[in-house]
Amino acid sequence: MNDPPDLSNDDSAAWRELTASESDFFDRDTSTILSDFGWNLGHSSDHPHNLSDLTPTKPHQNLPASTSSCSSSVAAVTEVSTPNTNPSATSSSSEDPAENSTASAVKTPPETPVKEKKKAQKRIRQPRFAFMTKSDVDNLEDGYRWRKYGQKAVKNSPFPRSYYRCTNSRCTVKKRVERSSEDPSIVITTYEGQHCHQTIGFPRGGILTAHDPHSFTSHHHLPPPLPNPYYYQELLHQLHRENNTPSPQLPQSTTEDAPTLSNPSEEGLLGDIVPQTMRNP
DNA sequence: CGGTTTTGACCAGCGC
DNA sequence: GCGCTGGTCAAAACCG
Repeated sequence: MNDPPDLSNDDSAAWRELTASESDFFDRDTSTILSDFGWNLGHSSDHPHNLSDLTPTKPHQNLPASTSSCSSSVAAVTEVSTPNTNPSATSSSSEDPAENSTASAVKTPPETPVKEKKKAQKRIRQPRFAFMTKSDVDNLEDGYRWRKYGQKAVKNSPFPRSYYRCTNSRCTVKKRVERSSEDPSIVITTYEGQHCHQTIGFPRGGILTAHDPHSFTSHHHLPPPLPNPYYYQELLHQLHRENNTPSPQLPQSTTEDAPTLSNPSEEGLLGDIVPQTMRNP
């Protein structure tokens, strides 16, 4: 009963679509991809750089195999959203404050208009971007503040899936965090939507928060093996730079020849994803 | 006191 | 049509 990997649990259709279209998605410039998610890397480049090198054909494919060599590993997977039937509702549904107020009506049976409205909006599928990260920490810092709004037990997995939403009320980005049932040390983080604001800064990074300096500090108390706050941005940024350098070395191989790092915490994640050549230009 | 997390319930989509 | 599962809501609890 373990044929369906947890990623496909997520929603198999979507993931299948992802794998089918990811090549297209990755054909785009990584910066483009990231900007789709509101990740402003602050770089410009016309070098198309395919993450596909680092991305498994199927998100779950490298789960058991790649982890055999210890260290942390990350796989990135993106998904192009399914066509939105009502563009006007792109930022809608549960994110819209106004909608939130009416959301309570969902529990009140007699409200048909609201139901109709909800039905009309259906579920908006935004671009998704998944990371498989070998980490002890479930909630990896990515530069944004998240508020947990749900948790569900995942079929065929002993680990629950957590649902987070960007605390920026105007931001519709969500993320799901779950652990791989095959390898509990692997955290699968799926981002959905795009940020409409800058990343929050990190005290560690020396960048100030863009919109919520205070609350963030209360949120960044994390265990030692935490990745760089800008972990993902950093990762992709580095990958992007790597693209400009000869001898591309990507995680598929790095999982095997885990680079030796002086900084264990760095090795924790970046170390595995980003080859030394990338870290040391 | 304000923001976040927890948790049970509800709803929608999908497969059979 | 029915049941299953994922995704979301919202009240209560919790925390700094």
